[in-house]
Amino acid sequence: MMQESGTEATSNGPANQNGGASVEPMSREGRPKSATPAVEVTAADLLHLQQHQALQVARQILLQQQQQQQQQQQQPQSQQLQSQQNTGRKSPKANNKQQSLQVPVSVAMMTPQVITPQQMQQILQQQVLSPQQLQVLLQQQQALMLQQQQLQEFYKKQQEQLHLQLLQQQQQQQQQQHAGSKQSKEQVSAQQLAFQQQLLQVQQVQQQHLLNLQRQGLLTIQPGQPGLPMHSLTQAMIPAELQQLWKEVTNAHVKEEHSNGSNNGHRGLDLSSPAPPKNPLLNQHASTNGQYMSHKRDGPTLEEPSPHSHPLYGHGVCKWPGCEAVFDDFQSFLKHLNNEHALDDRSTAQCRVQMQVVQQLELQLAKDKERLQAMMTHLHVKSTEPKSTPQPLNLVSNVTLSKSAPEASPPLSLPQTPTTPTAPLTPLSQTHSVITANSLHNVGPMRRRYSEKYNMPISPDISQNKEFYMNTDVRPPFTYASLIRQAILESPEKQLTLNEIYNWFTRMFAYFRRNAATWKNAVRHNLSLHKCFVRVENVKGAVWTVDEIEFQKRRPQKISGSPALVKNIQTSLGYSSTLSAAFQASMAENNIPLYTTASIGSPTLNSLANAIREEMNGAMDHGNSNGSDSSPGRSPLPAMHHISVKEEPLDPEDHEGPLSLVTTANHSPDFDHHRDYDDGHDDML
DNA sequence: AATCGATTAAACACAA
DNA sequence: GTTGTGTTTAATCGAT
Repeated sequence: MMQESGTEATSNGPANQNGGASVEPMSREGRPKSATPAVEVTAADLLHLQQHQALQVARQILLQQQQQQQQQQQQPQSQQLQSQQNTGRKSPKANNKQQSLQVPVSVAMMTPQVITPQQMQQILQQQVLSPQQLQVLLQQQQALMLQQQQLQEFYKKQQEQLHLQLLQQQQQQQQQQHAGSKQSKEQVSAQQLAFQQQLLQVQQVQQQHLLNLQRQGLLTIQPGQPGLPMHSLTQAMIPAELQQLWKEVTNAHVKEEHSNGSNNGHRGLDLSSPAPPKNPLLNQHASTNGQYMSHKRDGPTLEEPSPHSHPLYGHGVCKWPGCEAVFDDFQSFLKHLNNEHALDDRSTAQCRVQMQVVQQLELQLAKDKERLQAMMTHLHVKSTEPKSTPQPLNLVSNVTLSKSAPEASPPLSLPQTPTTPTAPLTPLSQTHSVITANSLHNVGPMRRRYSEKYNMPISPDISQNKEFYMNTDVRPPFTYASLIRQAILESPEKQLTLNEIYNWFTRMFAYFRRNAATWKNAVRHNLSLHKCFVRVENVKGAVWTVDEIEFQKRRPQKISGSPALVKNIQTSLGYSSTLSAAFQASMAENNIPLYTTASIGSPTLNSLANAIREEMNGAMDHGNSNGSDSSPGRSPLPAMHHISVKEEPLDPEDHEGPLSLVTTANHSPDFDHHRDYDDGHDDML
């Protein structure tokens, strides 16, 4: 009688309430009989991945904005950059994986809350960025990184030259003084003037570069470089400020070496006085959102580095601005840090520069955040005719799928609306479900998944956001039927046992690692209820298959939306092949092992692509011919002993003749996507 | 307002 | 007796 509640007591209870200890309450029940082992993902991994993903999306969005700026301004300043970007655009596929892999993890550590996962979810659901856009953005980012590296090298050389000249001058002066030759002050000042002019020249060159980049809007974020050398950091600074700071740094240098005998170099510049925080808001960000935030969770700060991690040490390189000394072990780095970067004028000055840089970056970040908010608001409003009342950014529950090209809207000067209660700032709860579904996604049941609503295939979305759903505790916007079908179609044999379906759910969606009793019941319910799921008694037991025709029959709704939506759906068809690659790349990027189990394995990607076409085909086909009287699949499946037929009288209008369920049960999707594939295409046009 | 589909909950049967 | 599987019914909600 209370069987369900019994399972609920065992599985559901601890899963929800035990916040800290066990990471996978679901794995226990997900595994026992499964031939496909569940994924072993620790809570830390999940947290990290969530952050990483969020930041990636945020960065891509920001880069997109920059790209738009750049396109608007059309300033072909840097030929290198242009050519690199062009080549990047030409071959998006080739570089994609490499691109993704190049995004260092440390990027995610720079600004852990650039964008909240809620926003990311919104973005993903609205599909503001198409895969192509993402690819382009990634390539652009790489081009930027290359250029910045070159600039850094260039600046570094220049700085070295300057320092050399400085030293030479000082030596000359000292020698002259020691020799007792009394030079007139004019001569000295003339020398200094010449030097200053030289300095200014160098600075001007640098500033030109910086200005060019700034005009192109390419200098906001520098994600690819965890330890930003000073020069690259100063790129984001206002020329006047930069000049001033540069002078300070170089003067400090001069003074330090000039007055080496008088003091110990511990004059101790007041770090706080010269650069008071101009914006308290930004300063708050600096304290919570700064570059070293990544270590907040881990505990160690700048003063207390953990045994093997230090904000200034990464990949064996000292990340002190402008240093980049290489060390084999952490101890030698510490020695170096204490010796070379001790408390002296130069270090303090560099620190000040760093402060300015951080402030500048945060300012830029705030601007871009604002822009992002405006964009999202704009897109949201646009989906339902431009209204005068700016709607809250609660895009979550509104899956309107307006995939129109995101265009930079004029800044609406949104007050940093906290779209969500700052959920994942410090995901301290060690459970995998950092973000509860209620706090993040659709509250309540997943009614009207858009896969049903718009006849949208779930496959593209799944493949696009696969890793997201895998690691983020958000409810996937698909119906149970769609998900079950997807699970079955992904299997090599196009058939799964109930338990395997369970496992697929828990494996692919973090959301289904909770409340097992609920959704499992729903799965069973759907399997039994829908005609499209056919139970086949196999040797081992019963397996479930998908009757494609029935599945498509049960979606009579036609895409009645805007032509743009239809168009987008069609264009998304073209992505099906590239999606797999992109997905693979992103999986590799996040170190998520591709499942090589019996049920999923390498066919996953192919079957995904197939399923994409297939579902597209179904949707398109159905929208027009209502009949699915196109030839049903015929390729037989391996021996099935018994097929239980659901007691549903065939609709006389659907199929002329007794289209036996056996044939539909044997229907092979592999064959399916070949049939009338073009029909759907043409029909929708 | 009626209808339909999706979701959730629950009861029940059956087999291992 | 417990557990998993499968079926069925009912209530609710959202969309059409």
